[in-house]
Amino acid sequence: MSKSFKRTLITSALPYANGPVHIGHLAGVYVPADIYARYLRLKGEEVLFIGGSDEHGVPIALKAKAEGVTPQDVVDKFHYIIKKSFEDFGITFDVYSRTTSSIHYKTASDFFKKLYEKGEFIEKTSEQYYDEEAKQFLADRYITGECPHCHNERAYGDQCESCGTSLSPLDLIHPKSAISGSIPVLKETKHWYLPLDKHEAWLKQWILEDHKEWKTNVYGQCKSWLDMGLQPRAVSRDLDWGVPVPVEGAEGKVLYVWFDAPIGYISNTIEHSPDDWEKWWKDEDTKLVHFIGKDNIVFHCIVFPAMLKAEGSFILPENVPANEFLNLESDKISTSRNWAVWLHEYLEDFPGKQDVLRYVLTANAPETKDNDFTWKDFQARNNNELVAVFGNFVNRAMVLTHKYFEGKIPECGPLSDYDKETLVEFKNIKAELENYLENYRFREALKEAMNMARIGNKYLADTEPWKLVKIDLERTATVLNLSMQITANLAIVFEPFLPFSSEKIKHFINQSDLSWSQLGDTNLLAAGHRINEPELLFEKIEDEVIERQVQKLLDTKKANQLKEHRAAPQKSHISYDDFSKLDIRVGKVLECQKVPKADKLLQFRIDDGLGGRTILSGIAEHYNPEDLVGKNVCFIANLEPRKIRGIESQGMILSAEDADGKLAVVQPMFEVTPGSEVK
RNA sequence: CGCGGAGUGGAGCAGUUGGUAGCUCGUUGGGCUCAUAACCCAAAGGCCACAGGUUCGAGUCCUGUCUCCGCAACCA
Repeated sequence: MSKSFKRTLITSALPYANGPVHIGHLAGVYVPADIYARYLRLKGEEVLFIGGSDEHGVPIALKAKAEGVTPQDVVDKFHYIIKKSFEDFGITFDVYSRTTSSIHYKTASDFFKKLYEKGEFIEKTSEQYYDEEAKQFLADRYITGECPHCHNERAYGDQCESCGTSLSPLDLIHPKSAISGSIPVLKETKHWYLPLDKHEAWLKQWILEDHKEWKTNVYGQCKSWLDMGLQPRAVSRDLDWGVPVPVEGAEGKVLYVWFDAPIGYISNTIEHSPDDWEKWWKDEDTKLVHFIGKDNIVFHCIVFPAMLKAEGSFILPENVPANEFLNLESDKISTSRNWAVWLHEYLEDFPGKQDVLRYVLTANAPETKDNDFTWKDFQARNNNELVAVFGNFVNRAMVLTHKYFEGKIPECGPLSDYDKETLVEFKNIKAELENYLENYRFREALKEAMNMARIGNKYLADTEPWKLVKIDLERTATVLNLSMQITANLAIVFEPFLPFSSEKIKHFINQSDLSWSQLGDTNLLAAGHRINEPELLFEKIEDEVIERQVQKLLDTKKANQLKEHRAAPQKSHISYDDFSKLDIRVGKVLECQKVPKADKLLQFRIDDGLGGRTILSGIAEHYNPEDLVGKNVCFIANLEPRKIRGIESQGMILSAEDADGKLAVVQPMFEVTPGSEVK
């Protein structure tokens, strides 16, 4: 598969415009894609890097409805937020457009028409549930009802989450629309399908035989689909938000979002270069690479290639380096649960620290399995790696050069054996680094780049110019000359990964014209060249800053718990006689203290109008004992007395348990006489 | 038995076609003092999830079991 190409077309998954983008998007798709694009450009290759918002589909239509705005309003809002986040983080798209652009409507429509006219689709009429109140057909997921197997009443049209069986909407007992709550009716509807089964043979050859080098997660998932046998997939939907199906008799139907979205890559290419876009998509010398997350593997490896092949004139992707998912503090990132680090919020809290996040997300990228982002790790990587290794070396080299040579690059004299060894090591790293980058192993590549900074630190420690300067100025000059050459090399090597820091170094060394081919050179800065005053490349992040972020997440978690809490199902009925057996009374708290050596227990002395009694209650974690003295409480008077921790408890104080487990003692609305009965 | 991925020193990860188990961080000890108490050196720490099997030899191949994550359902 080591074909040589003339140019590279890089696409990155189109983010869905129903929310802002978060660290998961960045880690999984956009940072790796950007590293790759920057690397190739730095090498002087012809590259086009495509991005854009995916703005159609049912969830956006529903979100608009829920908020009482138009779908266009929803996507307008998020498209610009997303676009700005990418710009802020230095993601160098050549074009970032959207699937609501007129060019996209035309491109997607023409693409469908071409396949339609070539007879690449099959038409099928089927019965689907229709919500007469909301006036729309219902996707499987938007129908709920009773599961025919376990009779769970909250099963979905595709699966029952209680017993795990997959269902079809028609299986549900008492189906209900999740949108309006009304009872849906069956209605006939016609749709177009892409017969993937017809494409199975060549797909098998193309993926399983010709692309064994694809990542194991990608290859494995494709293999499993191909082994199971492909089924025709609908390419249209009954919906009023999307690209209209461009054939007669298709009123009220739009292209299914998965069909329309990948065509967005093509539309955006056309938008960028209307005159010569075809060379990017129809020339065998173009290398097409899709950067995506693992949820998109099947679409990009099987469905989209089938579409391109059916059209006939397009090339197929050379590789699809899909990443796994990034978790946040051990929990799955979720837009709807607000469990995420949003890029626009990160920049408010950490202005100017784009590179720190780019670094952490690359160093811990979910390349082979799901990984976890934690704020503690973020802090450690910043303080122990970026600050201590990279930033520190650059600062040392700069400071020493200013101190001993007035900020001018000193003359390089004859090289010692140790100098030469160091430079050889440097060159070796370059080769490895390139190998990693070409094979989409950005985590390893970044590690090699950091090793270059480590070599610098070691070089200074071993040559000790601060001692040398007192005895041999000429040798000191050589050492610092090389140290500054290494610094210049770091500006090159980090450009794909940490572009903002690379820019800063270029400013420090007063040299902006550096390309990848110069990496490894030791004459990037001429003797006598004047350098600028250095600033710190990275600064330490203190514990308080990290604690604040963690607290923010804890607050979110709590808010979610409260929101997601559902009342427990009602217990079975009891008779009035059963109820009347309970003797519930109001008492006044006379004394209250913690029970020694028990975390949860409080000991109460209650005025019950009958001479008083002692009750123990497990609410010490929720109250200060003194705050309860003098309060009215409700208690069960005739509960069998029981010894707890050697003290007899004569009843039970009633508390309500909140969604987060917090206990609130039940009180009458106004002060009543001790001993009053509760009925 | 739906499908895919993963389980390696305290933490996060590498381990290419089977041949003495590596990296970063952390820990401990030492050195240095130009540098954001940063840097450099050294050491400790692993029955490579578990159980079988193939082999002269297995983290690496085969079989089975357990656990975690994801997909199948909007979602990187």
